[in-house]
Amino acid sequence: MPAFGEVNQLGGVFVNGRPLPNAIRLRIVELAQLGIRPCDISRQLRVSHGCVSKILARYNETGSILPGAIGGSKPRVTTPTVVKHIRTYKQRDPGIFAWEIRDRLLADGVCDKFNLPSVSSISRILRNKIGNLSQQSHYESGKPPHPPPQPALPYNHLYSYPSSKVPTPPGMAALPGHMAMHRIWPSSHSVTDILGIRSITEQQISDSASFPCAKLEERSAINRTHFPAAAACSALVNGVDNPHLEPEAKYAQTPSGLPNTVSSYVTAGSIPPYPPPTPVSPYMGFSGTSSAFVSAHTWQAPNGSALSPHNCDLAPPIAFKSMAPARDIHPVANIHPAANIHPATAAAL
DNA sequence: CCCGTTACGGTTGAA
DNA sequence: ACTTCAACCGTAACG
Repeated sequence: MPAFGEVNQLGGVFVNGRPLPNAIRLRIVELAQLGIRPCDISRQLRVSHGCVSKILARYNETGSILPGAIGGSKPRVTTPTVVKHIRTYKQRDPGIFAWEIRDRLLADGVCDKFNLPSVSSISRILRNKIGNLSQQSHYESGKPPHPPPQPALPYNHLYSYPSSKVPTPPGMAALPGHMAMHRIWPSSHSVTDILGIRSITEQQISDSASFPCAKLEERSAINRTHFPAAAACSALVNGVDNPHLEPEAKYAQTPSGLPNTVSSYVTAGSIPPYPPPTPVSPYMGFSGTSSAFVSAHTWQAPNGSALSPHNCDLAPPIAFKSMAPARDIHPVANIHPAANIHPATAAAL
């Protein structure tokens, strides 16, 4: 129970193990795009430079300011579809070896090398789930409420990382571009989650706290790379202050409460090294602008009005390294080849 | 001084 | 209901 956060060396408040509030993440990106050096951003927002570095790097890479998906488990490779195939193989050839099944799964395109179960997994499946073929009418005793979406998809379709720590798995290039960029993780998201048709009532989350987005992390990560480059800016902004919303829904948000200017906040040249800290509660002690921004949370109905790029301060992700003033902005499409608009997003637009 | 990287102690959530 | 485990977090420190 994080309760009240800690104070870092710069006087900033943080909660160990938890992501920085989106308002601050956004501010970091905003300031960087104004040409402020990361070291100054770090001092001004009182966020460790490592964190600033990481957030900016991630933004450049994914186009999102949002933190990654925390918790949960990797998608299981032994999806119902895979189990079903294994059962079929076993039925056709009761003497088949696990390694032969494995080869067949690969050969038949049921799995690819990323989601191919190990021999021991197959053995376990044979033992635990298929043991008595004649009695087995259901391949899984405890079927999940929602079967995993398209379980036969290659593993990396389901589990491609945004993180720089995990490079794009090999073989990705061979995949269809529009698929390869889809990031549907955590897998545990139900089909309805992924399709963005979760009921609105579920989006009515009690919005307490200055502390952002109890449920955001995993949500935020979804479809991160999904976004049409042109909408990336709006997308990330819209996601920011409506942390509890489904990605698709929140991306449809009107960017209300957005700081249309950071100029009042940014005093690039004349920043006092360490403004007086006011560590009241975690993240409330940041700048007035910021906390107002954080606590605003005046998010609107998920079917909010259309996005307006003009409400967005942020340029698409660009290379901060080479960023002088925000002049030579690459079309993000180059950075994010998957410029397909997610159906839900498109609908929202 | 700046900044990329990483060990560390932490939280989270599916299995 | 509880535990495990692997994901992610930001900070601090190193280079």
